[in-house]
Amino acid sequence: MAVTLRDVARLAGVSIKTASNVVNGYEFVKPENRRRVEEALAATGYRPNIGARNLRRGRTGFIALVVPELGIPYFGELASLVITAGREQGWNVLIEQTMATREAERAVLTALGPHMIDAAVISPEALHAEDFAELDPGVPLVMIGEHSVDVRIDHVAIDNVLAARTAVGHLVAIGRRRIAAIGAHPHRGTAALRLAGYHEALAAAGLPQRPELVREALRYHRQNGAEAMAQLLALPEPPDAVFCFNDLLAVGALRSIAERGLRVPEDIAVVGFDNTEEGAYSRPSLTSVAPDKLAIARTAVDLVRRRTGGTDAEFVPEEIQTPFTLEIRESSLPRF
Amino acid sequence: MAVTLRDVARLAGVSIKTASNVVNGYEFVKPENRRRVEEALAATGYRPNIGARNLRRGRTGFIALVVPELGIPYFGELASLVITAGREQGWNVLIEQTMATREAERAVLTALGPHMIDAAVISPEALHAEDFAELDPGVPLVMIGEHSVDVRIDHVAIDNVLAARTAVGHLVAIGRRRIAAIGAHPHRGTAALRLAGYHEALAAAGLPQRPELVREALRYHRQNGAEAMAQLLALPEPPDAVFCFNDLLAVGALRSIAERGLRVPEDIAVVGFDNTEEGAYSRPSLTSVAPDKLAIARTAVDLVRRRTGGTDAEFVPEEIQTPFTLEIRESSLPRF
DNA sequence: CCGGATTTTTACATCGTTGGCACAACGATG
DNA sequence: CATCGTTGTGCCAACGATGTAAAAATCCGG
Repeated sequence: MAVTLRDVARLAGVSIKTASNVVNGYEFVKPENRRRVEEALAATGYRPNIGARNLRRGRTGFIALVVPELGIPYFGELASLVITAGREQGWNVLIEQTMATREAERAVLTALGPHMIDAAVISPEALHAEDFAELDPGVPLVMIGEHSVDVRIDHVAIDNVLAARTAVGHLVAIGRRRIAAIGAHPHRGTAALRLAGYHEALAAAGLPQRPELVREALRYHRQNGAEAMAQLLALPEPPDAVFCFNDLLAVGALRSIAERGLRVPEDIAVVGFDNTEEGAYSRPSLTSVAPDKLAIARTAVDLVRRRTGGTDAEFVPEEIQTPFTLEIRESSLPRF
Repeated sequence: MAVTLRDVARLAGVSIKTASNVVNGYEFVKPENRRRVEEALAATGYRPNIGARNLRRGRTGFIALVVPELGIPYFGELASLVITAGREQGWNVLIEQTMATREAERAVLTALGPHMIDAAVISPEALHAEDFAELDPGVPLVMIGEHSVDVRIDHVAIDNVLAARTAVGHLVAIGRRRIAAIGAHPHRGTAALRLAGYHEALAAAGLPQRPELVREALRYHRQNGAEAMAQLLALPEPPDAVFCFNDLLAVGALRSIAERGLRVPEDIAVVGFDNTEEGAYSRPSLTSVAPDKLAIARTAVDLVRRRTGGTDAEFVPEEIQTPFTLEIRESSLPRF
C-alpha cells in the first residue's frame, strides 16, 4: 500500500541509500542516477514516513502549542498564526487545550514527554511558578503572554504594564476621571501587570485609586465581563470609563452597558485588549490594545528553533518584548 | 536523556519484551515481575516513544482536522470540540489550515500521506467533486459541513436545506416580505443548499424570488457581510430582513446597517448561521441557526474510529445528519 | 519423579529511514 | 603504468517498540 524508499530504489535500480541521498538533497549523486530516482519518486508518489525518519533522527518534528481554549478568539487567531509560522520552519504544531485549569496545564507539562514533541510553546493561565520548577517537561519551553518573574524560561510578550498604562492614559486623555478596570485575577501574572499599568496611569494623572472600581474576572469570557460591568453599574457612583483586560470582557461589558440603557462612549468609554476582529466589528467598535500577534507567533517559533538547535551552552532565558499599538475606535471617541 | 523500555527492563531485571508486555497489559506476567516492572516504570517516569510504537504497529495515532482557518470563530469552536472528542478516543488531532483555498485543500489531500495520519476530518470549502475523485489520500476521510452530492465519502452535517428554510420561515413568520440572502457562492455546496432552503421558504410563503436580494460572498468573513449588506442597502427598495449564511457575515451586515442609521430588528431583521458566541453577544444579539457542534465533533470522531477499525467490508458512505435549533434573539424579534 | 500441558520469558526479526563507513569507479598526476 | 584524491554507491547498524515463535520455567496427574 504505502510506498517506501525501498520501492523507489528498486524501481530506479539503485540502492536504498542512494534513493535516500536524492531525497535528502545529498550533493554527490551521479546525474543519471538522480534522474532515475526522481522519476521513480514521481511515478510512485513517494512520501517519507515521518515517524521512521524522526525515530532515526532523534527528533519528532512536532511542537506543542498549549493554550487555554481555541474557541476564544484571541487564541484561535494566535494558534492560526503559530501553525503557519511553524509550518514555514518545518514544524508540525500540535495543539493542546487546558481550559485554563491548573491541573490540565500541569498534566501537559508532565505528559509531553521528550518523545512526542521537540519543544512546547505555552500560554499558561493558571500555572504557578513552583509548577515550572517541579515539573520538567524535558524539552525546551517558550512561554507566551504570561509572565512569572521568577521562572527561568524563555518568554515572548508585549510590555503589559506599558500597554495598560497606554490604554488607561488614553481614557484620561479623552477626559475620563472615574476609570474602572475589569479583569483582576489572584493568580494570573498578566492580570497583575495590567493592573499595575492601570494604577500607574491613574497615578500619573493624579487620579485617586478607587478599589471599588477594580473588578475581578476569574475567567476572561464575555459573560464574566458582563457580570463585572453589571456590578460596576450598580455602584452609587458608576464609572465613566472602563479598561477591560481583554476584548471578550469588553464585549460583555458593552452588553451590560447597553442593557442599562447607557451609551458608549458618551456615558461610558470602553477599552479592550487583544484587538480581536470581533471587537473591531462590535457596536460600537472597540478601542483595543493591539499586540502584534504575528510577531509573537514568529518570535516564539524562532526561539523554538534556536533552543532545539542543539547548542548546549549555558541556558540564559530570553525575555523578548514584541510591539503593540493602541487601536482607537468608536468605544472611546472623545465626547466632542 | 529519554527513558526507553530498555532502561526500564534493565532496572527491573527482566527482558525488554517482558517490560513491553507489562506496559501493554499482557496477561501472562508473573506478579513478582509485574510489580518490579511497574516500580521501574514509576521510578524512571517512562513514556513510550509514540513514533517508534506507531512505526511498528503501522498506525500513527493522529487524525487530521482540516479547516479553513482557526481564527474564524465557528472553526475555532469546532476544532476545540474535535480535539476534545478525539482525545477521549485516544487520538491526537493535527490541525491543518487551508485558508479556504482550493489549492491548499488539494495539497492537504495529497500530502497527508498514509504515514502521517490514520484518517482525516475535513471541512472543505473550495474543493470540487473531481478533486476527491482524482486525489486519493490513502486514509479514511470524513467530511463535515460541506456536501458534494456525488462524492462517495462519509459525511456529517445538519440538514442545511431544512435549516435555511427554518430560518427564513421564521423571518416570514415575523412579518417580513422582502427577505434578502447573503452568502451565495459559485462552488460551495453548503451555500447552494442554504440558498435552496431560502428559495423553498419564500415559495412556501408565496413570496416572489428577487434575484437582486441574493448577494454572493466569496469568503464568509465579517467584511464580506458588511460589503454585501451595503450593496443591499443601496437598492432602490432595500430588504426588510436578511438571512446570512454564517454569523460572521451577519455581524458584518449588522455593522453596515448601523452605519446607515437603520435599526435592527425594527427596520431590518437579521438571522445568522452557526450560533457563535460572538453572535449571542453582538448588539443586537443575533438570531442564528444553531448546529449542535458537539454532536458534529463526536459523530465525526466516531466515524473515524469505525473506519479505521479495519473491517474492509464494502465501503458504503454514511450520511449522518446532526440536530440543529434556531436560537431566536434580538435581531429578529417581532415588531410589536 | 517423569511426561506432557500450561504459563512465562527471552531472542530475534521487523517497521522505514538515515548515518557511518568501506569500497568501487573515475580522472588526474607523477 | 602505478598512485592518488575525489566522487559516488552499497552494506550494515541503529533509532524504540512490538509480533512471532521458540526456549525456559512451572505445574499437573499418574
